[in-house]
Amino acid sequence: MSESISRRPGRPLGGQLVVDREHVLDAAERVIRRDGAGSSLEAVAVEAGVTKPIVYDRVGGRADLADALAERLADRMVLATRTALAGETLSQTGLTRFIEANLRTVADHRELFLYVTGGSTEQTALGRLSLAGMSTQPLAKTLAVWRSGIQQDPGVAEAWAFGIVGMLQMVSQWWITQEGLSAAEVAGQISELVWNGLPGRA
Amino acid sequence: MSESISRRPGRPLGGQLVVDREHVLDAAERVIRRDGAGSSLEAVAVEAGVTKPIVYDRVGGRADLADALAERLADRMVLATRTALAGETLSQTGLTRFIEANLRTVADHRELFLYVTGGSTEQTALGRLSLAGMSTQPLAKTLAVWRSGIQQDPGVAEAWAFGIVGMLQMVSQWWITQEGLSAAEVAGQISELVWNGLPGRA
DNA sequence: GCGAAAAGTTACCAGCAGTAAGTAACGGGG
DNA sequence: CCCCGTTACTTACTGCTGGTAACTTTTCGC
Repeated sequence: MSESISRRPGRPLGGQLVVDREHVLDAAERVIRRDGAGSSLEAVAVEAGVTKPIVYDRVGGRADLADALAERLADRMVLATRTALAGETLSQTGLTRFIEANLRTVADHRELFLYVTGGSTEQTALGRLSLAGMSTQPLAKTLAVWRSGIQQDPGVAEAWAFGIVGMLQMVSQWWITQEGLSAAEVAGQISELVWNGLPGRA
Repeated sequence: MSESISRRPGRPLGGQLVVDREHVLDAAERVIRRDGAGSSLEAVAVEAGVTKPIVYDRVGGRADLADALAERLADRMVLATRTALAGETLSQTGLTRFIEANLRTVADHRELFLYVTGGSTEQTALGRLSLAGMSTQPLAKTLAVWRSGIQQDPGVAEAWAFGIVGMLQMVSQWWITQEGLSAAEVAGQISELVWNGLPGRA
């Protein structure tokens, strides 16, 4: 994993980059998985087998790193969702599977999730919206299309998408700290709320 | 505001504490309002007219400060909600007012909101749950009672409370970055989702 | 061959969280 | 009435982190 070499300064032999952006991001994920959400850029650089300025060249500063990792995580979530839904039309059971898939993905990437959602400074606080945005964008589109299909106002799609993503993030954060509460159970409860609303169906 | 005095070391004359916990928290809020969510403990100490160790003695470290401010903000939100609802029974219009009151409170304390929701390190990432918890606890109780009253399962209350709080936090964060989108409008849209569910009422 | 550009590392700075050590006023016992 | 332990501050420090400037070595075009 971490071949802790001390390279000589100067351009490396062979004229190739020693690591590319993806390698740095992979290293960052390993470090975060191992050391938790408080990992430093220095640790990431060491894990990647390079030095800090390389990290800055490849991915940018801390906020950029969080953004890039957020994008990866969002991609994985969207993917997990797609395979869980398999393109069927939206229904309450489908919604439940969607939520459960999200919960399981978060559990699989616990520390990474905390890293990207728990931003660090003022910049990332709003930058977290970019993570949300990556998740909300496809969701908003799906919602708009679907609402149109059932003769309902599609103008609510964007706000709803942010709302649902926020709900999922908070529920995930709460759930991963709870012992003995199954993902399926929580998914069912949240699905019930989102599908039927507060008063429930009569 | 900030009487930048340089006090002598040693116990102050008069045998009284120079500032108490509430004064420090007030100073923290002023600094955050002025300098943004990235404010340092040092700046808080200066604004309070004391030095860092005093801040540590009165409120603790950075995570504790965030927690304390979160508690204050949560209190203000609950208060705004109560005055907006005035004890009436839950309805969709009441829910709308609840959401709008939340949005307005967030807008009034924009930087403070970003400070407490945008935690700083690994500790506060989970510590943010404590803010959520302060908001969710009363909400969960209300929901449980209300659901029981309308012959529906109250066991969903806790998960729903976290979900709704998360939804509100994310929508707030999104909304305060949007120009030309009224609080009432967004509140109506979110209320529609939470009350009637994704498919809407037939 | 040779000099400019490319691709690294080293070495540094500034700022911040957190803490240890020093200092002055209070207050109770002899 | 004075002295000494306790209290309540400040000063001064450490350790770490994000970010950057300066230096070093290889490559590559002419």
